[in-house]
Amino acid sequence: MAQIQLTFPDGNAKPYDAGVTPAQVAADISTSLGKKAISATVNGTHWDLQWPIHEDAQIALHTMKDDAQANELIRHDLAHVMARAVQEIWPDTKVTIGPVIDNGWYYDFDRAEPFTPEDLGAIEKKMKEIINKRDPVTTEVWERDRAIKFYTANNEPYKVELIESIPGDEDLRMYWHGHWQDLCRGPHFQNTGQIPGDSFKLMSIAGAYWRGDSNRAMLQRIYGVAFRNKEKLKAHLTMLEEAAKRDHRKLGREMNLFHMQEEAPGQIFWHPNGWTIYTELQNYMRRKQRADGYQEVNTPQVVDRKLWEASGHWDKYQEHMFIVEVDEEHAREKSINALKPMNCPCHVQIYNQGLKSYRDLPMRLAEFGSCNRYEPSGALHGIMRVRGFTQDDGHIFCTEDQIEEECAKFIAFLSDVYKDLGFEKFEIMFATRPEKRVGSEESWDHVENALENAIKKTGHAYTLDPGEGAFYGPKLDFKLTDAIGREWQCGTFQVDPNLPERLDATYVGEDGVKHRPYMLHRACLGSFERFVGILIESHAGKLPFWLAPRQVVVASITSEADDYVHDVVAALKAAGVRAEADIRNEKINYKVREHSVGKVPVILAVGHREVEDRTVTVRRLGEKRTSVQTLDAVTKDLATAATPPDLL
RNA sequence: GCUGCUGUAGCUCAGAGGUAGAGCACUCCCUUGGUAAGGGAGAGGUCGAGAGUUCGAUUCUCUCCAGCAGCACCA
Repeated sequence: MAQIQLTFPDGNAKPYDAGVTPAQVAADISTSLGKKAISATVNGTHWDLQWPIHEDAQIALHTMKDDAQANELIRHDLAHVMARAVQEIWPDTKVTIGPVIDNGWYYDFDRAEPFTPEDLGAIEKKMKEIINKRDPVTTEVWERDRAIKFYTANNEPYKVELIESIPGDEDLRMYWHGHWQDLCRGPHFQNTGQIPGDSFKLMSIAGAYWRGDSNRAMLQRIYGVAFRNKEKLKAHLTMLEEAAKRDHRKLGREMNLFHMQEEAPGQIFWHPNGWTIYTELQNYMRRKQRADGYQEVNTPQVVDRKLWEASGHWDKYQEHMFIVEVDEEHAREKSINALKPMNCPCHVQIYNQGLKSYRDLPMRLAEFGSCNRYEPSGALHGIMRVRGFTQDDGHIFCTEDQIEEECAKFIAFLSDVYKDLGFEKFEIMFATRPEKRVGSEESWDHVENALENAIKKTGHAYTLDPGEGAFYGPKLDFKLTDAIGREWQCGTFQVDPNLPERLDATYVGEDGVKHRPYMLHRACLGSFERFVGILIESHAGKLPFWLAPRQVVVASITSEADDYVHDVVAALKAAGVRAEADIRNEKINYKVREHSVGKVPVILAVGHREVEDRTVTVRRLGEKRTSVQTLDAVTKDLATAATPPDLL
């Protein structure tokens, strides 16, 4: 028999018979490893213990201690076990696919009756029974015809379709978990008993389109989470609870920031507290942009369809625009308008007023552009995805040579802003031409190169995101990481050769001839609405002092201090601090609790002692310790804290 | 938009074919209390909207609206 050479991670190599399996290799190394091994990595591929190795290879054996591999096997096997459990309980259910995802897995089923939350308990119970049977897991490679016949006979049309979409020359792998089988790439455990039976949980049921296509059947998806042990499962569930506590919709209500109601779905009623955050943020951005060479503009809300037809939006996005028909009594024809869903066509109108020279470029226009989009009802989510929002929008008209410098300038600007707002970490995605696009291939080659060179020159790391560009041009997307590690795509920088063409924007070059400028669409926060939501969730409502809507509450301990409370509030207000008095007939305990729940960063308590000494007792949110300061000192401190970072 | 679930007081939620309840919040009274809920009393609801079944519907059925989870979408 032919011999092959297997090389281990420590560099040692050993000869084996060709066709040896990792299970045999593990047993050869030691009896205990033979028992503990769960899978292997062979030449970089996660490898089932049963799969034979036919040629020289790098091999590493895995045990349950290897988090990544253990989780993959646990989750993947549980997907199979769950599908088996579902088919055992409801035999007429058809199976489709069930991949591993972050923290768990899902499996999509086709079944006439909807699953109910109570069913999840029954499925979980059945899964535990299956795990306890310790059924062997076996695998075979099948030819596609055999597999198609098999699934046709078993009335599993989705599997047949799946196989038909797999390239013809590939063999298909089948797996059995006991008597139950599934088409599957693997790898898997050796028997179902290896799955930890006490550290998974079925989480939810939801609809999902077959093959992600909204024109096709809606399947029922069951989600589960699974970990190596109970402690990790518990930690995950606790994390979910923590995330739920930060939900901006809940905090928005508790902190009296905003509300939404049926009459205006997807639009926000900002309360004084919420609007304070919003305007602080907007004022900050206004100062930053002005300092960075932008000229602020403002453009109409309701614009005739002619402009949207010219820009191409009418064709492409009509369904998502709010249409306004004006039917005047004496009008010859009624005019049809749309609420602007974006600002760029209007900015081109400003650019187009008067001849532009190359000397005018780059021209940077910025607008806090209030836009309306008729988002699908299912997409709406609190203040994060809404139908009425304001972008920190900006458009830079420039020559091709200027793209590089503008890109670098924008990235520097964005880093600076994110840092000020408390987000140190962000990631850059370079999104290239999508399937549905306008413009020639040459033009795309050209512009993609220009943008990639620009980003390379800045020295920032970036990730390629193929096919995710805008229909008119490539873009950079900026994802920031929040306090609990979640990523949010906020900033964007897009190169657009298309719109200047469509709306006939030109400049006169050095050569005295008209040229087409490039247009760079860019935003830093994205939308103010969404960004305020991100700030709320990232800080769990405890916003940095300068952004906190209620910065200081001055609370009386006895009503004899009421006059002094008002003096303190007046002094703070005069120093630019948002301060309010609480002289209600309540105990200090009660007031401290209420304002702590309301996330007020500083409570100043005053009683007899403070009145006498012209001092205050300072209590900061989240700290039990208090300190006594003079009124002058505390006013000075808090005035500094209230100053936005760019003005310090 | 699609699938499923939900909609009862400002908030969180209970409830039943005979037109409603709790806690917190709110108002008033007592209490002047030293850092996360002092005590008492009171007020507050067309049970998301419309239609149907019924002697009678907030409860059952249907339609619509809105919200939630996921999918699809996101210029």
